[in-house]
Amino acid sequence: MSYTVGTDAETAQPGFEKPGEKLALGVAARLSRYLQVLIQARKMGKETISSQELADYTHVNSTQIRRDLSGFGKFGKRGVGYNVESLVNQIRKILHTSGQHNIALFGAGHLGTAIATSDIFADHGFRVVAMFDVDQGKVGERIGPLQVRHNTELREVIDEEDIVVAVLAVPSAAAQQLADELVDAGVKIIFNYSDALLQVPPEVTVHTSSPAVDLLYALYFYLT
Amino acid sequence: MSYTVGTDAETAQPGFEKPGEKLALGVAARLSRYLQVLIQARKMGKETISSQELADYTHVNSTQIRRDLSGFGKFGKRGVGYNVESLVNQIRKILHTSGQHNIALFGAGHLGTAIATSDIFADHGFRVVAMFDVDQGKVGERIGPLQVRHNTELREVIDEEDIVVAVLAVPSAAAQQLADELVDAGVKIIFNYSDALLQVPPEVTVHTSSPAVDLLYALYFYLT
DNA sequence: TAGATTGTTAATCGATTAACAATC
DNA sequence: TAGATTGTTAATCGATTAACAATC
Repeated sequence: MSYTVGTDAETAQPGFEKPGEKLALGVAARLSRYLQVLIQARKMGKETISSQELADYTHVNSTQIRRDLSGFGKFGKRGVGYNVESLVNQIRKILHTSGQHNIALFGAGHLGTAIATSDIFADHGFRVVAMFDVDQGKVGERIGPLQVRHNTELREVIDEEDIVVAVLAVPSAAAQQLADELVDAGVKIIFNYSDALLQVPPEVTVHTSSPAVDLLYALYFYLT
Repeated sequence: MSYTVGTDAETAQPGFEKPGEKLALGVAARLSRYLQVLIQARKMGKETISSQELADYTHVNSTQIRRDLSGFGKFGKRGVGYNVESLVNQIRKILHTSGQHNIALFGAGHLGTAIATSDIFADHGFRVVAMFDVDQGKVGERIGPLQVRHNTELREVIDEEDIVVAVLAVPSAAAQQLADELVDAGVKIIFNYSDALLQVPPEVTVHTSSPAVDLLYALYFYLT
């Protein structure tokens, strides 16, 4: 849909990615999944991992994994596998996500609280720096390391903390209006936990979490 | 990875799916996503929807959508689009998920409570019929329409209610042991909200929810 | 009719897989 | 050496896209 601006947009050599060139959608998605497994494997004290083990956890074919990785360099050791720690760093470099990213969380209900007190985002370099709610009864409350603020402060915080990502754990009915305010405040990525179909301008990406979709899919292959 | 047992496993005619034949992985995944948007569109009172509108919400190319659907019949009306209600039913038929499916939910913390009180599963024909926790302080508590039971009752409930799907909203440290018990009790699909890497036999499917992976992916395309 | 949108074709590109030499 | 696993090739299959006739 969108292309690299300027430099180096000629056809890429097959099987070899030029630095500075945008990855294919599929490759980027798969690398993100490898990263998740690697980070968890590292947590468990694993030092090396084979393409086959990665395949078992990600449901991606092991040849595909080796192929994806070998496009960027020879990261593995034959007969041994990949060093977990170094592969984490390599993939982070490829995905340009080595740094920390600040995110804002909306909704201090059960879901918002669950997100704020878990480390699912922190493990991947995302830091929840602010939490908002519209309920004055919740504003000021401390949840994990954060103090709940009122939505009216959102623009200020987004500017100050340089926030690009917003996570929405609010009721469906409130989601579109909040999305409009966020777009207006300069947020570029909205992670939507409600089931609302959000309308946003083309430069903003909405990702809607749909556990039921994943379940339907898994169930289909169980039923057939 | 697995194939249809018995009947009708010859090569499929391109662009035409024989009933009783297993869908390609990609088609099944995409149909599930169309379904989610359709169900939400129906909720909003929309009667027809075009392939272009579906494309905007699912990020799947509109030609691809028309192609996917036309493989099963002529569901649309030229110049008008697809009837939302009838397309929901058609896709449900194709995915064999027209009926109700019972699921069991584990963990009565913030996340478990959020899931139990939301309708994200109910809208798609999944009914949470039981909720479990290991904390005796929570057992007996009423959450939404459910009363929390102790994990020791899981086998009994799974047998009685014919449960194939378990949703895990428990701490990572507890996930593997619980997964083992569930596999033993006959559960076939485990939806894992913890970040643990679960080991299960090949006949069981684990789906691990990874919001951070989705964020990393979205962020990559924002950063480049 | 005029406008919109489906259904379908054809051409291209990326994903998948088996196989195996290279090498740790 | 023997065993394991990577890196890479080649062949096949499915996804993507543009284009457009059919038709509501």
